[in-house]
Amino acid sequence: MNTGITDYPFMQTFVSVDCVVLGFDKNRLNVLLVQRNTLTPDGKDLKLPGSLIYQREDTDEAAHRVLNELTGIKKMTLKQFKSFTSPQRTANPDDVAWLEIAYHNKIDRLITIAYLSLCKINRKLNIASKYKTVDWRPVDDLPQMPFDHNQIVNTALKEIRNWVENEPAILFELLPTKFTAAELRRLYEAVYDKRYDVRNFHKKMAGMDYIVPLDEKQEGVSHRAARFYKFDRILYNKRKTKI
Amino acid sequence: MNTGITDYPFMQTFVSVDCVVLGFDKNRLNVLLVQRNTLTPDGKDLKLPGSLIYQREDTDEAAHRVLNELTGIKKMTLKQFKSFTSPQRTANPDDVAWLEIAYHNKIDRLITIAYLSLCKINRKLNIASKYKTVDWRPVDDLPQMPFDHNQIVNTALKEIRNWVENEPAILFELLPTKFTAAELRRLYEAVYDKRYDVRNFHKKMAGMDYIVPLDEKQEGVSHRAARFYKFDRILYNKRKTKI
DNA sequence: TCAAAAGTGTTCGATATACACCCATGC
DNA sequence: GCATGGGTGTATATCGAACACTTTTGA
Repeated sequence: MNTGITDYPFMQTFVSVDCVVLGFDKNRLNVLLVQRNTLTPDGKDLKLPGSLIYQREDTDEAAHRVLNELTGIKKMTLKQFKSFTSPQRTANPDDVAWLEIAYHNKIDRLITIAYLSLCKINRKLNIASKYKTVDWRPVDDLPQMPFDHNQIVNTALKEIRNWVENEPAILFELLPTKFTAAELRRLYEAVYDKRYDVRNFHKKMAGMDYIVPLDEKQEGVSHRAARFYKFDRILYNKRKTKI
Repeated sequence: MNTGITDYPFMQTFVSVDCVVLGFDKNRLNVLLVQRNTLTPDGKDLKLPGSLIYQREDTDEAAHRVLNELTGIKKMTLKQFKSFTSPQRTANPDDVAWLEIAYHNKIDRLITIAYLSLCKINRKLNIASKYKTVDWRPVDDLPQMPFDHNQIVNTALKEIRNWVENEPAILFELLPTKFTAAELRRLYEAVYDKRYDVRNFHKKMAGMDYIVPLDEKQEGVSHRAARFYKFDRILYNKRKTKI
């Protein structure tokens, strides 16, 4: 029996998680990108937050850990959606150099399990010092990122639709506690990249008992004030068990 | 920089693929299980076909390789659907002992990327000698399997529904080239675990232009002979681009 | 002639789509 | 008073669900 990694065709690899955290800002989905704390020649070092996994954690735990370091939030909703395993993903020597500095290991093969998570875009983030900056960037205007992170984001944007189909409640993690019908509609439009008729959308909302209208309205807007709604998780869960 | 795996909390792991190959037999979905060629004390060593990944292949390639060794078929349709990463999945010492014999490596952490694939159940399989036996087993009567293979199959059975929604064509990989309406209906019933009304199902089929009725009928059956249909991929693709 | 499975239409309710005007507010 | 976005109803098409009897064939 050998314990090496070179003299047998089977190999050990490093395994990471990368998190696509989406937020919603008026019209567009945004994604949380971090800047590496280690120096690189150019400033173009925005990437998805992520980490190699620890010995005693599974990838769900690793993703929670990454998200907690990123936002300070303890239990974020998340979902594993795809693994990215091409040997080519470490084809860029700059990426490998950064990895080896960041993790003090020689790394020639790295696969990643990608996670999708959601966060209210105005939420104050409690950022661990390992990141130089953390910024929301609109998904339709992303910088070029290392590894296959651009591809990971694109896959995530398809995945969120499936997620919403199975669990519409997740959308409300992207909206303020009190939101208007227009905000919810624009969120649907951003997620599905599709326009929705205003009247039909109101009707659809009326059919969702778990979206409850409040008496409160917008203030200080230079047009007719919109009604606020809130998401009622108890009603939502009741409904789910019925179906 | 170190190259070891013990003195840093980040670790290298072994990565495998495991394949859930589904087949359909009159009424039920079945899954292809293999028997390990290495000896174990009891005969209970049926498991999902799988393999550690090679150095220069991604997991899609590894899954194709496993499937080819299993069936002799070169290009099987497959889909990555979930990774299983719990450190507990190697909690059973028997499983680890088998792994280390099979792969001549000390293995304490093993994650797997699970794939779903489909095969006509009557297809003659060209089985590589690495497997002692390869058998179809109905999914509602599976033996206890090593690692988390039972859980992987259960997850696969949920996943196939999503797959069918996005790509109905895959269902026809489970049926003979010529099939009857009842066969297709029973396949839907097996996949969705739900009964379908016969008349409504015929109407639904009539709406799928890519299912074309043939003049041929069953022969030698002791009841009214059923019409055969076939799946027309060209019509199917035309339809897809229209939507 | 019997058993066994094939085949066939209509009605109903729910859901999605298309579409145009008045309302409230701040400036 | 005007610009801005909020809010509302009806008609139509589409889709899924419920439901019962006749046909064909071999034994």
